[in-house]
Amino acid sequence: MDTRWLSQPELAAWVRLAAILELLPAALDTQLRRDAQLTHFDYYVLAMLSEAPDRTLRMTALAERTTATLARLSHVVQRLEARGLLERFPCPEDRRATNARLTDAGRDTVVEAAPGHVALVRERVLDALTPEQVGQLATITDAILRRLDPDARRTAIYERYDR
Amino acid sequence: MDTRWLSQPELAAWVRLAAILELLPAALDTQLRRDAQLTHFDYYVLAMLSEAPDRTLRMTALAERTTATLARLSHVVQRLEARGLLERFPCPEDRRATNARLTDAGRDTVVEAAPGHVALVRERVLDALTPEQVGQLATITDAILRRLDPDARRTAIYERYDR
DNA sequence: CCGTAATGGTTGTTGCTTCAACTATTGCCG
DNA sequence: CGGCAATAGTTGAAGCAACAACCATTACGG
Repeated sequence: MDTRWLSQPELAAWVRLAAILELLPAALDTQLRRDAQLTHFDYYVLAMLSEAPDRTLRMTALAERTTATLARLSHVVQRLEARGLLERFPCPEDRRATNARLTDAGRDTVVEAAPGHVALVRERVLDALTPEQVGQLATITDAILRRLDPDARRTAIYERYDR
Repeated sequence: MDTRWLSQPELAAWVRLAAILELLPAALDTQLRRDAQLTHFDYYVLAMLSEAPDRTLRMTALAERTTATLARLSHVVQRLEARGLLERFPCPEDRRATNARLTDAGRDTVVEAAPGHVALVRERVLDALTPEQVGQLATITDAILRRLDPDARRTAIYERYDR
């Protein structure tokens, strides 16, 4: 099987995307860690809970929304619980299941962290683009996600944010 | 300071980009780890060396090209050296400096790993896009990188891959 | 219903990244 | 040319993620 190497325009796009893959998560983590002692993933977990009814979700549902394995989520939730940002309790309906609920302290943390996080996303990403480019980016990332996550586990809950 | 929250189109783009940030590196790592026992970062280090004159670079230069800290690179290079994929030797011109050179075994590893890696990049990213979208992606990622990495450390060597 | 498979979740280990501390050169400035 | 700062790199400890093994509960097929 002979390889189709990348054309010059493809390489130009890929090299830059790969660089962003390396730099952007680091930038997000640095800001949130500095301002809220939270990783980007921690923040995402808390944010998903804060938008859920009764600020509560089952571990499996939370794992889907954050595209994490249950093992990873379990460790993260354990740490967040130790810090009092959320609490776990057995699910009444299914005794195998565990629910995670955001505490008031967790809610405060998200509310305080959000403005700085959004500001960084603007500063490093969205404000660098024209409105037209923002639309193009949504279309392009949507196409890539179909390949990357065919079941759209992560973006499922965002279907309301249609393009 | 009151926050400018994201508009609906901005949110649509950001949610998808954030999902890609989570999923794409994992996909790249999984493939390379399975097929070549290499992380994406390992691969990148070897690839940068393979393109350098005499397959040799100073640690600092290698760190710039891979956007890594020297500490991270030092650990990674140590492991790759233990596996015989590269070798370190003191730089003759500056006795503070260390050079890293790709061994023949390292060269073979890159050559064997490249096709599978490129195939995945095509399958999950580039082949999902029209040629026009590939161009848009290059433009957009270029604009973001200017904010993220003003000195263009990582993409500097790729200036020849102009848009 | 009984046994087995599937689901839901946790925990321990290993590997990689980050951070801080440290050593060894080299460059520079008075 | 002596001293101090900057450069180049390494190392060890601490934290987070991935993987595999594990336990408990529920669903299902005969």
